[in-house]
Amino acid sequence: MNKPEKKDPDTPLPKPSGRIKLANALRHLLAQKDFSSITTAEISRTSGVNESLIYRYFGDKRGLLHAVLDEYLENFVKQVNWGMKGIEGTKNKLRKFIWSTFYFYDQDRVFSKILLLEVRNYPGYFTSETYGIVKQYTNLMTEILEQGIKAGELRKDLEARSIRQIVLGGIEHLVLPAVINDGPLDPDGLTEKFCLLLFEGIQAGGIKNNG
Amino acid sequence: MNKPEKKDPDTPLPKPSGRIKLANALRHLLAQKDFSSITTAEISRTSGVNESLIYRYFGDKRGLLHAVLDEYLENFVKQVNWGMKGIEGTKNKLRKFIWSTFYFYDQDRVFSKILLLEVRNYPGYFTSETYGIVKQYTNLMTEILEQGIKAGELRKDLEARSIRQIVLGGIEHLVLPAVINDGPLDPDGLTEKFCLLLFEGIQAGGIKNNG
DNA sequence: ATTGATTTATAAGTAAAACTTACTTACAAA
DNA sequence: TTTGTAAGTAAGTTTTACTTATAAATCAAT
Repeated sequence: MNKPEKKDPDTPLPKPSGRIKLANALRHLLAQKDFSSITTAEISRTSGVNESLIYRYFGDKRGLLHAVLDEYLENFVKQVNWGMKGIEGTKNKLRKFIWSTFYFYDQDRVFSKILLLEVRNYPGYFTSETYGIVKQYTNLMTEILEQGIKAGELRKDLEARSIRQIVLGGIEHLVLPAVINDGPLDPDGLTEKFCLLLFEGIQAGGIKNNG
Repeated sequence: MNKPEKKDPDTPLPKPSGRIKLANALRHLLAQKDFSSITTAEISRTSGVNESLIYRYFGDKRGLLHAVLDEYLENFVKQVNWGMKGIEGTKNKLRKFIWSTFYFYDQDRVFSKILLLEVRNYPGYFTSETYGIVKQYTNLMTEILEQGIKAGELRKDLEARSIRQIVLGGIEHLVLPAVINDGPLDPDGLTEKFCLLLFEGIQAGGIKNNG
């Protein structure tokens, strides 16, 4: 007689199968509608996993969102980190960093939308694991800037932190319309323009008051 | 005999009393907790107005929020508009505009928080009346920039729209930490730094490659 | 193998909160 | 007086995130 096998030996079946199914279901649903209009019942139905497991595995609905987001972000940070290696010169490093950010926003619109619209408003985000990962990312830039200032490549009358905030916010805002209407996005062109402004300013004919 | 007058000429008689009480109640509550944790029952209790009138007057809970926000924003836009009058020179105008924005974020933390965190994420914001008012505001800057480019005061290889997005996003991000933790904010200092970056760029020693 | 503990799963239920509905009152115009 | 409209009320309904009680499977150690 056939012993009824619960596990198929071909598929390695990742440990808590339900956990992964839930994450995949949410990812799938986020491509169609925004987080707040996705119900836990829907996630359960789509994943084929019981609703209450969302709470066992992720604490709450938002915990699931963050788990999904964290995985993606961690990957991205690693990639950018790697991509920075071997680049010399503050401006070149900054350009690469900025390009990577534009590229990220262009690549995965679902995650971009979440990060730009869906995450910041909830109380507790700024102490969350997710924000921790984002900080890893932004610290990358802070370091570049601090080195640049110390090395004399960047002006000394602006702190790294301020520049970083302006750059990150500027990129976000530049990208926002396209992300919202799923419009096209051109990382190369955007990087070029952004760096022009960042490095040289908007003043015509260069700096006059150099004292 | 006295002809019964509908309108008392002394007190302009706030037309639908309930409407105003509801708006005031929400304003009051927003000073204590964030929008999503304020319940319609609470708004009703605080205002002394029946819960269902929220829906009659404002469509839904979010409609009430937007009504409150719109009133404040309209006022602010008028104020900035007025403050811009009589200023000559693109850089001076930009500086004033930027200062006004920092000042706004510093002045009323309740509204700043709403605008930065509570409004963007909801679907339909970008077609809302509220966004219309915000656009009035941002258009102000677009005009300044376009004039500056045409007049040769600003470089011609950057479009006004891109610069505007970068500036607005940069300001938001610069201000965000203080708004979230109710920390101090220094509009004068921030304006100075921001304009330094915006006008001259972050490069040390001015522009080298001027060709 | 048997036990016992831990993990995974399920079904049914709860509570809270946004939103509705059906009805009443006030009051001005026709 | 009638009629129409806006303001107000009380009592629902529905949806949805989250719980609980309980069962089945898995695994470790005897």
